[in-house]
Amino acid sequence: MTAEERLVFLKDLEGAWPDAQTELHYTTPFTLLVAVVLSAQATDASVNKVTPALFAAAPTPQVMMQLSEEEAGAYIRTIGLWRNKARNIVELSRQLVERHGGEVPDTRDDLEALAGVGRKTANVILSVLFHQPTVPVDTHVFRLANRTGLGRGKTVEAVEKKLEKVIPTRMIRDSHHWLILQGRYVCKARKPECWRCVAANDCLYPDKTDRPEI
DNA sequence: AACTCGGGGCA
DNA sequence: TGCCCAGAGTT
Repeated sequence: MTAEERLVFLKDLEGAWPDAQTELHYTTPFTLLVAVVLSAQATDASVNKVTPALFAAAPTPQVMMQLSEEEAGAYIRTIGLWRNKARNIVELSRQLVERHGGEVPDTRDDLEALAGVGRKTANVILSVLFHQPTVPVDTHVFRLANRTGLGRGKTVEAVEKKLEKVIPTRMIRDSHHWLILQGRYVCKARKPECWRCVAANDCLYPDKTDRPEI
């Protein structure tokens, strides 16, 4: 694909997934960080169900760090891994206050040193909050990038670097949901719906599927 | 690299 | 019902 075609590819993704489009709800850098931490291995919809009450009770790290793990856990019992996440968001809040004056740090090292924050979450924050050209690569984006050839690589880091070169810098910030939703709902792990994919012509995936007969 | 956490979504 | 996660941490 040429750079121009890639641009069209990314823009076309916007209409390529079904109604299931969701987005994490947040109002501040801190609540975004917590929401992303909670979203690991969970859907945005399930996270959005618990964050209003959680953020109403603890809108800042200064307040959230004072919650016990049990108190924090009571807000998020409906999402998976909630025990780990309750511990992480309380600890993460304390770390923000102690290390960064209650602010969300803007470097990869500082972010990944926080409880519950790994590479993917750090990339979300760096990109969305600080406009750095990083691409969060989850399992869906990893699969999509390797199948289509948009960014092939054996490791997440390798795929990341490829995508960062391939995607125009000014579009990276908005490309996250497109890539993830495209991977989740079109370029699915099983039974991909290749007839809906705007990259099907360039795709290297050997078992491309056709639209089923109605 | 393999294992664990876990309620939800989906077949 | 069983399988697989919009990952991160530990071994």
